[in-house]
Amino acid sequence: MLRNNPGKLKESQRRRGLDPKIVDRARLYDELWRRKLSELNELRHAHNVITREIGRIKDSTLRSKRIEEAKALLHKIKALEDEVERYKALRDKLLLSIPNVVHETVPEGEGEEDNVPVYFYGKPKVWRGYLDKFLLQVNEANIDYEVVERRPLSHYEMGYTLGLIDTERASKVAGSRFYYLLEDLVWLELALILYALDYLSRKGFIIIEPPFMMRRRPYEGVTSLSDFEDAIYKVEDEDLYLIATSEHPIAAMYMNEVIPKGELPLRYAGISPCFRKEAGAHGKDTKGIFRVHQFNKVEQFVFSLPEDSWKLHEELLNNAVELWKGLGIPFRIVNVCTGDLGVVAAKKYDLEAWMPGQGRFREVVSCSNCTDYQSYRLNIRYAKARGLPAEGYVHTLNSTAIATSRAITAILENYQTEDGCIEIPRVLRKYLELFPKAPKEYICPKDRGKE
RNA sequence: GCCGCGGUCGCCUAGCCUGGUUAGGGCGGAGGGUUGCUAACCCUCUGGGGGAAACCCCACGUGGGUUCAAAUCCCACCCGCGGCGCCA
Repeated sequence: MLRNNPGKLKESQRRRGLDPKIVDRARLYDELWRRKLSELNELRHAHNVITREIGRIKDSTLRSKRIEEAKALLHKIKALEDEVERYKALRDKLLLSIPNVVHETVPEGEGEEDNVPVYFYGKPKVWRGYLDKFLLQVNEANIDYEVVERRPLSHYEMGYTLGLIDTERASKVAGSRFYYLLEDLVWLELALILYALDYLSRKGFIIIEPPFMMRRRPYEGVTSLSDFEDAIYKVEDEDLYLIATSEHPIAAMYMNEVIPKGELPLRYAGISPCFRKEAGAHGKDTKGIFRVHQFNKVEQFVFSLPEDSWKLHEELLNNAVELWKGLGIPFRIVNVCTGDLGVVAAKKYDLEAWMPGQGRFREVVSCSNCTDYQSYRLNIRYAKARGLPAEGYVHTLNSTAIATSRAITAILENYQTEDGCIEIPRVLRKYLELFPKAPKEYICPKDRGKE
């Protein structure tokens, strides 16, 4: 890309509001690196020739003369090696700092507020007090909604009323942004996980539980360094990091491998806890379980041929859409703009659920096509058949199916009944039937049974 | 955690003790030849990088070291297997 199509890289940099000159500098270092590498190879060749000769020489004076020659060459080689290494490092540092090339359908913009809504679903319940705020967010789109007079409780008020979320004791034990989830909400979480895995496995996804920790090297392949330092927990005294999502260990699974074309696309449905530092989010969503350091998530992940990835991107979005329609929660899809896209993705959709208690659409799903950004760094390629030379880098895609803490938040805010209970979405009920102590239709405060 | 053994070009394997022609062989795969067709057989290719090409360099788990020269000798680490210890 750097050599064949620098113009495209520059255009992408410009659209992201970054400096296109970085591309030129990278090209310069690449050129220098190549030139010096050729010189180095010539020197090494000369050295190899002498070295081979020494092995054959019997005469000791001639022999020691040759050894001196070889030694002299070694000094030059060492110096040149350092130079080559330096140029390569300079080039790679620049190259790795360049974010993924944005797709042409990504809107230009600076931040969250420039994301473009492309789809609405459901009939949001809007409290009169949030009506102006709501209308602003739907941006003149003609959508059906219902005005309610009573203010819906936020999910943390609801969790507190039900007595099924305990963030106070969690902060005593683990700090802020942790939680104890109890009883019916644990059942609800398990049902959500089973619902997502059931759906995806029927769609041909391979369900998978990955390692919850990984080494630094593979980790740097799947994410940008800035995300890495801000978001990821390290295990003390070990080269191990807690995963921020199962996307990461699944992507790294095929590191340094060549996948036969016939096996692609490979669809995985990962289930794992996710650990995130949430550094730099001070003051945001401090109450409840919307933004936390640890949650469980079912994730869609796909390795594909480059020519198929845009079609698969829509497929992943569609799966998320169907899952959330199934839950009966109103939402919108936004096409995430260049300023909010992140380094790894070429294009990203967010699915934002309507939260009646907050009067806002909030992100519950993020669906990205990372094209060859991860596969290049992880060296994951494809070939016609096993054993044949690789033809190129695969594309990787990922999308949330269901992140439990956010899905529970959405359910707590959207399914409130008049009498202070939570109705359980119908699609989840069959996953609760089996268990005598699991809630069936409603989750109610302990002192007010409803079933 | 300790002790022992091992890791070679997609897979299997030789080479390591005793440093020195080009890491040899088998399997699998791709292309071609022969053939009425298939099988068998024969030839070429089958790790990464630089180069328009000829060609050259790098690669024997990873990283260092010794040496003119390391798959081979030394050190550290990683992974696997076996034994001991510990343990949900």
